[in-house]
Amino acid sequence: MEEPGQPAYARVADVLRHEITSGVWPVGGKLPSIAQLEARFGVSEQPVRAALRLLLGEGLVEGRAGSGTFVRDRGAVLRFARTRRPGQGGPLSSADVPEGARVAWSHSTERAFATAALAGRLGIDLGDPVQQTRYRCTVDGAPVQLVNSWEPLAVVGGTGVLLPEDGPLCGAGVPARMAAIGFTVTRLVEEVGARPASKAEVEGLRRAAGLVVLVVERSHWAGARVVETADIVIPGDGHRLVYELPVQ
Amino acid sequence: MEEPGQPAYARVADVLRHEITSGVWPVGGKLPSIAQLEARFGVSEQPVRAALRLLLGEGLVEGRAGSGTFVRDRGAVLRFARTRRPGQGGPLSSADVPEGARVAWSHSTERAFATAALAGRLGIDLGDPVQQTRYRCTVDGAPVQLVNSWEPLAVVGGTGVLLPEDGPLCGAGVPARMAAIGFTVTRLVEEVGARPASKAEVEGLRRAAGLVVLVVERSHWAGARVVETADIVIPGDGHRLVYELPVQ
DNA sequence: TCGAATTTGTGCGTATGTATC
DNA sequence: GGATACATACGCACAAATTCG
Repeated sequence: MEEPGQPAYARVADVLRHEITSGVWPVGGKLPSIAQLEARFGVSEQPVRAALRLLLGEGLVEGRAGSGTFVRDRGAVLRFARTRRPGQGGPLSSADVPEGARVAWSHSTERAFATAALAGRLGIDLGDPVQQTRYRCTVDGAPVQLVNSWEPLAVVGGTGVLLPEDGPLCGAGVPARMAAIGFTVTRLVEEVGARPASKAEVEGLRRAAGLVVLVVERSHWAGARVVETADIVIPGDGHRLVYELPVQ
Repeated sequence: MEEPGQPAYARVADVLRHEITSGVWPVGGKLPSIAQLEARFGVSEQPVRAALRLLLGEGLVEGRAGSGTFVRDRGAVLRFARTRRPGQGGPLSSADVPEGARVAWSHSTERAFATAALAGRLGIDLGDPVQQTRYRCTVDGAPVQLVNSWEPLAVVGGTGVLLPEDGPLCGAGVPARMAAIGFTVTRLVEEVGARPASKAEVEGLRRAAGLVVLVVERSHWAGARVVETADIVIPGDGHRLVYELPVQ
């Protein structure tokens, strides 16, 4: 069948992958247990686990302790529009969600002090005070986005917009809030990277270990000064960032 | 020292991570061998491996078979500018590379037929012929970008721009080539996702297994028609996509 | 309500083979 | 050949979640 040079776990994964994509195991259906797969393929536990780990990483299946391994719905892709057309969408509801889905945001703000990396991004000194706001976005109860936003206290301290989600400008977005205290946002840069999720991120997104995340480092500039920067963490599987770019 | 509740591999990883970030093992330096680490921490091979796998995933170290585990240069981040300011940069040299670095592109074009996914993206029928061009970008010999570009034969067939990298418009970019055959590109959309690299991608990028990649699905539209779409694959560690966005 | 069985997840000791230096 | 890292595989133990009698 397959090349004999292939390791056992790869053979098992190939067969299962083919069966999943060809519909032998329907979406939401339960795969045979590890013990059953051992018997079927005539291998021990480890190769079966390794094969399932592969499929797990590919987002094809999802393991539930005590229950089984299930075929995931991989048709559903959640798109986040990162560029906004004029007059469309609120500042925080950038999700392109299905009709009727419940989008919810929670947040908390606290005082913190700049680490070396953060100081570099904000153009301030190590240890300088910053206002840190954490956001969490859920769609139908499932967390889809973690945001960590920082603003130098030297910018927002003592103003009416110290708390981003409090007061008259709550939810109005960074440019509007900055405009209210005399800073005109002239530049918005997003740097996108990808990496394995940290333990905290896996928990925050209520996902399984081994998750890959997209990380957006967003910075709002007012002239030569960075007035806000944020880390936006989004699960890599089933999620996309959409950038609508100008054509020249 | 650490909490006793922590697993052995986490303790080993914590110690090594701290030693690396605090400079005990300099960038480019070699970590002790697995056998030495076993002896030092009093654990067996697997926990040491698990710890190194963690650091590997974090991009802190890099294993070379038969040689050792080395501390990576994590200061070097390669940024790809995905938005172009007027009059800057060629169509394919989007890398923000250090002075003097050698940027090289290789490519090959062939005839192919649309899969279901590709047909959906191009708005054509399953099995319709397409012109497929593969690109590979290297910086100082290290592969940093794999591109797979598809154009419907119904668009480019029989024209002078059938081969993107041949003829007078080679390297001129999609909008220019399309303009030459009467299509005005009106829309450029990039969808960014992240996932574990496939075997082929790991090989193409000459990297180790377990690599995480950024995937950009780019589409050029001419009116309501997609005239080109491409998958751009970039290693997730040490690489960033930079989007300069309009402020409204 | 309770407890046993099942199932996945995690951790770890061991062993073998291969490629590289 | 020896040391090394790496990939694969086996066996085992326990934890956590779920299912079911």
